[in-house]
Amino acid sequence: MTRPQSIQTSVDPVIFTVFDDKLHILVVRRNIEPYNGCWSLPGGLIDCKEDLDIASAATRKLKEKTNLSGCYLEQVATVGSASRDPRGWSITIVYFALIPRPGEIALTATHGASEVRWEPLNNDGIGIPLAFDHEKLIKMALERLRSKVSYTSVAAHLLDEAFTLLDLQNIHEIILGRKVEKKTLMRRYIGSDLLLKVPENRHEGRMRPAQLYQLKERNKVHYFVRSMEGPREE
Amino acid sequence: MTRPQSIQTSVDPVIFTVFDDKLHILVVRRNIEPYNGCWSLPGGLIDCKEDLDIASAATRKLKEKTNLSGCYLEQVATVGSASRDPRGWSITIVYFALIPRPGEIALTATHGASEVRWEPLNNDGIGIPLAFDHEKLIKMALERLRSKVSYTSVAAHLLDEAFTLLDLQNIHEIILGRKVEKKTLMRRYIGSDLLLKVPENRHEGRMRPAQLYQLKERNKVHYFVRSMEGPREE
DNA sequence: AAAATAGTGTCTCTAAGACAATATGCG
DNA sequence: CGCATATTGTCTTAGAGACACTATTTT
Repeated sequence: MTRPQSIQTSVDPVIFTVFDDKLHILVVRRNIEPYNGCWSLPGGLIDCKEDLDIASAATRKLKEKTNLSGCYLEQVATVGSASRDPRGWSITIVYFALIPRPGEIALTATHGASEVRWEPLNNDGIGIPLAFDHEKLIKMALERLRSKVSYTSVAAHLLDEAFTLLDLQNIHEIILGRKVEKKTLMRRYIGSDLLLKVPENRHEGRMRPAQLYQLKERNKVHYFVRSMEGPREE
Repeated sequence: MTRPQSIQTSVDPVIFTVFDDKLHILVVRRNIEPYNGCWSLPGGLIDCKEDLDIASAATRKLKEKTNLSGCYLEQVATVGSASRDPRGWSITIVYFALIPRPGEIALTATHGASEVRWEPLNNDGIGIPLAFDHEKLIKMALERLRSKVSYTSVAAHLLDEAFTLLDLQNIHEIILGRKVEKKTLMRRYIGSDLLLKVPENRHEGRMRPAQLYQLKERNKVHYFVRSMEGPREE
């Protein structure tokens, strides 16, 4: 009753980005026990001195590896049990983050993590073994991302500030793993008045350049009333 | 770095039920510091010896006050900061639970809580002041409940095992705070094949008795593809 | 003008909102 | 039978899927 608890409490950000037509997440290689040498999520303990609240702990972890701040961050779920860490009762609060332009980001290794890299995801999650229950945590984050992408405008946060509707379509198709009608995205984004035309265009190749847009409110996520349902069954 | 964390970790179940045509939640009166004498959620610290995981901590709290088990329980979010508890860094994992037939439940006070009662909710949340940030936690749970009710079959978990479509309609209207078309519920529940007819009927008054139904799968929540949007704007 | 992608038109389909019409069980 | 509620019918509407058609820019 009055004896002190001993629950280790950490945050685990699942940091998503898209390049090479694939969804990737950030993983780090542990160089401490337990699971020394294993790949894992770039999480870590909440620091009662540093962190004012849970979100700032997640933001701090994100910043340590990517030096980014201000990107989209959403709490997914909290997992905790006596058995998920061999050292005893532990809790982790899982977040997901969306990062645009990964090419321009310098990843930095920190204490406890000797290497940092982007690992591609396949349909079911990650393809390499991970420490702790991190594979499960990634599946939870991926499921949340997919579901949210199908009924909100959140996917736009994976794109550069200015983007075309084709970019938007590609991102949706990569995350959902299926064809998405460009007309649907047009209706959703333009119809809900989410986008602002950007005057300049991109000139690539010999074809008609697409209109560049940016989100009117970079910090809001719009909820559409329906979920995209995908191709009709025959 | 290696100094032990001292984060108090608790679960706070927001236990919803409906009676007298109003949504209610369970509150307890604290008889320990801090906030001695204040009403609060029926939460408490995770017990590393008792609880195998977070969900079982929430289940235990629920059982302590209501002696119920097996009712619908869903994790809402986790809130934690240096400032939400005057004693220092603390985290709470918020759950919501749905309880049918509150009339038949004997509430039991436990250590740390001298009184237990159902408190009605109004549109914006609870009408009495509560300890800590519990008012905020309730708003989060209420928002989640409302949103979930409008695109899933979760509201049925607030009803007795056998219920009529009118019961279902009433529950929806109470939670959402607006009229809901009975035809919509008919289409959703019957059309998605969620219900089983119960042979006996209820005979109340001198009118045609309504068909009694029960959920085919008591432990599943069905996700409808659209959200109920409410009355059309003119 | 041709190439090649951008953007629009429009038909169908599903499920919700609205509400009228019909069915049913009981006194 | 008639009352009061239950259940069904069905019209309208919004928005997605499908896909053809038109528009635009550059070479």
